[in-house]
Amino acid sequence: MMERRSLPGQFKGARPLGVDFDQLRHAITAADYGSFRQAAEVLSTKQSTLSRSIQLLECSLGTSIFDRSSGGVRATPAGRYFLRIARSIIEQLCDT
Amino acid sequence: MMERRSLPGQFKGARPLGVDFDQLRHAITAADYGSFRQAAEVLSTKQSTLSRSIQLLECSLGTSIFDRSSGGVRATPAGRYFLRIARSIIEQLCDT
DNA sequence: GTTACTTACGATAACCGTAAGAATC
DNA sequence: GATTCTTACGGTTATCGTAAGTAAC
Repeated sequence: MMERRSLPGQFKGARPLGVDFDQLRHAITAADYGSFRQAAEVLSTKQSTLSRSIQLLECSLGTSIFDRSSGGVRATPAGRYFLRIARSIIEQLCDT
Repeated sequence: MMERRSLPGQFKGARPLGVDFDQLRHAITAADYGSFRQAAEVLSTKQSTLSRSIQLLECSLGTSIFDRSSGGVRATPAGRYFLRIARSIIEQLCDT
């Protein structure tokens, strides 16, 4: 399975301001399903929205979280580290 | 020192969609300084922005976080509970 | 008067969905 | 062909700053 891109185009549009909880939820669900398309469906949003959301997140973090392939996505090592933290944060938020 | 409102007007504008990290930072800083004005200054934003931000946060949570007075603000009991979680979340995010 | 928080309004900027693009199989 | 993720465009929506409002002192 060959990778298509390492860093998705450095993001051409407006610069993001900060990480938000939706981005965390998007990344977590994408990791769980190994697919942006399925994650978008589960979260009742659009594939394009989720793709952009994660792209902005990666831009904010300065590292890529997923490796993309035509079969879906897989977390990078840095991504797996980040996802652990993200899950913990979302869990705390939900207990509020 | 008399309180002015218990719940700030239930928020008249658009309903918020979710909590975000800026709201957490705003609340934490406001609690640290006991003042929206000082917190806004420290965070390089406007008092009105911070006031609205926290108002939306309280609306999302369904409870008030601060008691307002003409001398500044003070966390409610529910606010203190929430702030503990918020600090923990921000701390984790910053270690990323 | 001063100082604190809030609210209304308007301009700017971000967001999201549609639809087309690109890459892999 | 099919599937995946990405990108451009446009309309809607949210955000933020200025300035005025309200309350307490």
